[in-house]
Amino acid sequence: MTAAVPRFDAVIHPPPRLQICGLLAAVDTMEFSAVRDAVAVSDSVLSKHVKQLEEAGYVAVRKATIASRQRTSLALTKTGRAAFSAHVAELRRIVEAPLDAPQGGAGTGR
Amino acid sequence: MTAAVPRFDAVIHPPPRLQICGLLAAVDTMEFSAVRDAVAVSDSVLSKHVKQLEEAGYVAVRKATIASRQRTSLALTKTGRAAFSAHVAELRRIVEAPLDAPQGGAGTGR
DNA sequence: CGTCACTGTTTCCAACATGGAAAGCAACGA
DNA sequence: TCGTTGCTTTCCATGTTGGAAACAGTGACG
Repeated sequence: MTAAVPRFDAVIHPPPRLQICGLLAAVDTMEFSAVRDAVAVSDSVLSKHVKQLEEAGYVAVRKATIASRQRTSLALTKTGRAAFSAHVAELRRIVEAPLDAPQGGAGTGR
Repeated sequence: MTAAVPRFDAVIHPPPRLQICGLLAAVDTMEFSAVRDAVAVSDSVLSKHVKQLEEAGYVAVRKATIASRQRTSLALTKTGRAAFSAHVAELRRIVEAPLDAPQGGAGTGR
């Protein structure tokens, strides 16, 4: 179950990115603007953090022009979920307390 | 009562300090060298981090010359424990998985 | 066709955090 | 007095961050 190998991940740890991952871990996809609002950062800052997560292979950025609108949705990749789980597992070890952790694969059912 | 109000703490969050607090939270006091070894950092680095925690009022540094040896013990202050608990609570919040969380077992001090 | 609005993206930049190495210090034993 | 133990502080080079603003892609409009 919570068998993710504890592993600290510097790409995920920084506050903004930890929040982004936390949000995405709870859903399949979320829109850029929704994440920006939830994390409370500027467009540029979110864009930069997302870029880092994307380059790490943790987040998938999907751009779609729907209804005459540009929409960018973000989602954790399988690798991203695994890394997030591993990081959370490591945080739990560090604080030696049960941090609720979303389960890789499980969260979205697939 | 592990009922801390979730509150992100930038002083605690950085990896080295999160580890230091995690270690200290589990005990009454720990020696400087033991912490240094556990966190795997150099003397100077640990000293600097401890200093920050100390200035934040989270860690108490007690120096004692016992048995002809200088020994510095570290301990979380009451404030430090509260801040740590609050931070951990916030991490839980960030990481929580609405769709998959088993149950808030953590809530009950256990 | 030119311009506007909406959405991110990239650049510029200044402030800060961090770690390693090494010099400093205080206390104590030889 | 010198050497050792055990942190502290300084020096320094690097990496990260966020805000502001310029920029770019896409469709809407007159």
